[in-house]
Amino acid sequence: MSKAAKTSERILRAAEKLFSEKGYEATSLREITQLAEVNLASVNYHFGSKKGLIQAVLERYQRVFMPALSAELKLLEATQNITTERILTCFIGPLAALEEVRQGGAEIYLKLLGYGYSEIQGHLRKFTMNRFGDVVQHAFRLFTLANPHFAAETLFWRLHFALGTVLFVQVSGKALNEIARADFSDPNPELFMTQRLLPYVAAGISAPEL
Amino acid sequence: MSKAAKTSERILRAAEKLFSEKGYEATSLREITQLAEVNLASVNYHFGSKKGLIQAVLERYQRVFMPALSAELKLLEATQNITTERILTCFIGPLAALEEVRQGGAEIYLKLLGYGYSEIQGHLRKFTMNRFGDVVQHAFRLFTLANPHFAAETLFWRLHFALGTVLFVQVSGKALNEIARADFSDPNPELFMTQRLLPYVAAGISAPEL
DNA sequence: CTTCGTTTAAAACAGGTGTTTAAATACACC
DNA sequence: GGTGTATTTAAACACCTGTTTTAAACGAAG
Repeated sequence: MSKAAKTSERILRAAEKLFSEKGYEATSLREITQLAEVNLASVNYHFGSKKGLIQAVLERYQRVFMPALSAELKLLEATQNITTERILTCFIGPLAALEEVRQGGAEIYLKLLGYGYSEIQGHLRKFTMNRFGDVVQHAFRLFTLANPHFAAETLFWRLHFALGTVLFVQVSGKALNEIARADFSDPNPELFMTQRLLPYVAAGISAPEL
Repeated sequence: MSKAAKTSERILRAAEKLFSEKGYEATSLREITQLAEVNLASVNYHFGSKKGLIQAVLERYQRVFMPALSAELKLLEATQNITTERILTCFIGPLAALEEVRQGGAEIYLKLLGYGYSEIQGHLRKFTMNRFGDVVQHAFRLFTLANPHFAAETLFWRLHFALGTVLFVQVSGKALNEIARADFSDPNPELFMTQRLLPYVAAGISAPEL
């Protein structure tokens, strides 16, 4: 079963696991090919370069997540009942849908994004905006509808703060969970998202302007 | 004037600049020694290893920031008027005080912390807690006083969310500012902290529990 | 001036990186 | 079944990494 998968698929699965655990630069092609039980050169054969592999790994998740998010946003917009919390909730379903590309897919995707933002500065952002800029802008438009009294600049920064909160927590999640587990009970990932992260982020975004 | 400084000082100044710009792993000792106009081997002579250099760079800032923060916290505790916003404001002055170790010191320090949390997982946290755990615990105690109705677990997570927000924004700040500058006016760093980040973070921390 | 511990200097070390090459194999199609 | 393309393989490539070595230069004390 494990040996049955085609080479490029085995590379992708090994790569997304290691990338999400240690980041892109800290993961070598030799680690990836070793875990995938595949020859080193096959990475460059199938994906051209390490950068190409990184993009391929990310794109697999984006192509599932972004359309699903887009659908949720359109659904919400039709209800005419747009609040910050409701917009944020639109992200939950599409994240959970990533389980279909792999077990733990939501967590992996967020970590890939997190490392992407701190390591390959700008590249990931441009890559995302080029391919899914319309979805991002749609979300932004809904946020302005939910907070019509905010200056565009305020909302711009707060949404990036929110992104930062989510990505940072995900990237340093292992270390955090080790500390938390010492004092508190083990958190269910999905509940963690809706019960812990979402209230914090929603309150931050909707905080009154000075 | 530039050539006058002693070797180890020149290494530290070059290292903290490059580390804060590109992260620890992405910065090589050869880049550092080249910028410092110093021989490569002198890093290992003065600091033992690259890890030793990283710790030395960080410690220089911690030794200024942490005592200043501790003083602010004690001052606040004496007032008997403890709110989330006031605790967060305690961080502003000590951050600004880092300008005395170097111009732009506050920004450098936060970036050093940010990269530390995503790269050298856990090490930085243990290092900080070992040396300044009392200050951290003091801050945590004040936050529980300001939010007495919260479960300890809730506050634990929200404070880490807040840390994540600040560090992520700082680390990806260059890219963010480039986007922001295209649409908005240039933000003053100190005002950015107090007028933009602090309201978001304070509202997130104090958000009502579900 | 000489001596001795500290500091700098150039070079080499051992190991790891992404990538490329060229030959061997697998596989589909006529 | 043989042919030709697609894929896999092992090896080498060129470069970069942190660290160590050995010798030279420095600077203060006797």
